[in-house]
Amino acid sequence: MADPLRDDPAVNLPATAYAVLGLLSFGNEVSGYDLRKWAMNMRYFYWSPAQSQIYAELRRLLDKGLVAERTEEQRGRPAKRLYTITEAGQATFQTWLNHAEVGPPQLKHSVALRLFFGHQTNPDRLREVLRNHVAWAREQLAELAELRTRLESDLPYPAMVAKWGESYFSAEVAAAEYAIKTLDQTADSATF
Amino acid sequence: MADPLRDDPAVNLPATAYAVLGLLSFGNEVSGYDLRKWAMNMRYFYWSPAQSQIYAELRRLLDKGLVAERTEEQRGRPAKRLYTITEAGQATFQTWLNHAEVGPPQLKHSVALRLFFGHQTNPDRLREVLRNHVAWAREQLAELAELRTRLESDLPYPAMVAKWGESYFSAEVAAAEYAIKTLDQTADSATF
DNA sequence: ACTGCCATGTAACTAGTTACATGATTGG
DNA sequence: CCAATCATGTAACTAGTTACATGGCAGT
Repeated sequence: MADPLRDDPAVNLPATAYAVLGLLSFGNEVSGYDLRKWAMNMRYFYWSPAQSQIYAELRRLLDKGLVAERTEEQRGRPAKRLYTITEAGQATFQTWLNHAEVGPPQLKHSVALRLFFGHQTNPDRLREVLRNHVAWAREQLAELAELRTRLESDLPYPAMVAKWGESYFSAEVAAAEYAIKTLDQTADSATF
Repeated sequence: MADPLRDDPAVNLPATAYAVLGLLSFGNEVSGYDLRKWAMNMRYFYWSPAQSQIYAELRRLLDKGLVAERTEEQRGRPAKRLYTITEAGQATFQTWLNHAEVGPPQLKHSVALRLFFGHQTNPDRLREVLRNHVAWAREQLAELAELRTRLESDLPYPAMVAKWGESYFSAEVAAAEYAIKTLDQTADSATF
């Protein structure tokens, strides 16, 4: 078979598992709760899994010996479970990074989907949707720029990804604005 | 509740169902097989569901009376099932288009994910991944440009989305190339 | 002769979501 | 005093995937 990794049960984990493993690969001992917040920093280019999913992945990784768990009792709240990556976990993660096939990015663009089916609605609704999208993309852009400056000193690779994200959201703004303009023009020509 | 549509069982369908309904809203009578090919044209901005999923959605939509089925017997192969959208289907689809909340686009960018965890691999591997991504994005760009010229006469909205896609892939090329450059520079500075 | 297209379908599985439950602590 | 944060967990569900099965027909 073209991809032997796919059949290796030690390596063939879901994407979320690798994301979790990757976050742990920075070397910190973190809880599921911490991880969820970390994962939120990745939402710009990788959707954030549900909280319950993160806990589920941690259990799976623990099962496979890719992470180690240490429990810390607390008063008045559930015991904190702190995770660190194991040697095996590091190895698995690196194997994946270095050798696993890299699929194309997957996009589920609900705004573009609406535009695609524009013939079933009216230009005003489309403009509204597009304007909202522009506003949202600008927000993301600002957040990312801020995030990047914080990352730049310590975390060069995440900073590079933040930069990438800025490029992406700029393109979103431009594309949506262009679509609005096109919409306006066709409306104009219709009045003649 | 803020979103009454969410609780309306006639309207709260999965995204794939709306995509299928939307494709049918162009008015053609098509088979599941045809639909799959149509859906592939949307892959640039909306991931293509598995074939089995499309058939499943069609059954669901039939159940709800949003599409009508006509069977055409064939020799030597399974009977062809042809679907058309019903009045109820049109209404449901338009309600969704006009009133359902539009979520943010969801991205699962496996290339950016690799770059994010760059500290666990080596620049050469990253460069390889990035170069592949650039090549792939250029291909998509060419395909989309070609697709758009075909759409422009008859299908203005899909053509607009194709244009959007071109903007997206251009940004991908630029971002990935910029990342490569950054990688090169840090490598240079490391030799000092 | 072989590849790819046509055309559907099912079974088994996995990934992922939503919603709920608990309850102290901290900050405005 | 209220909201947000900390911190986990479970149950029920849905969406979606992979892999397989069938088999004729058209084109190179």
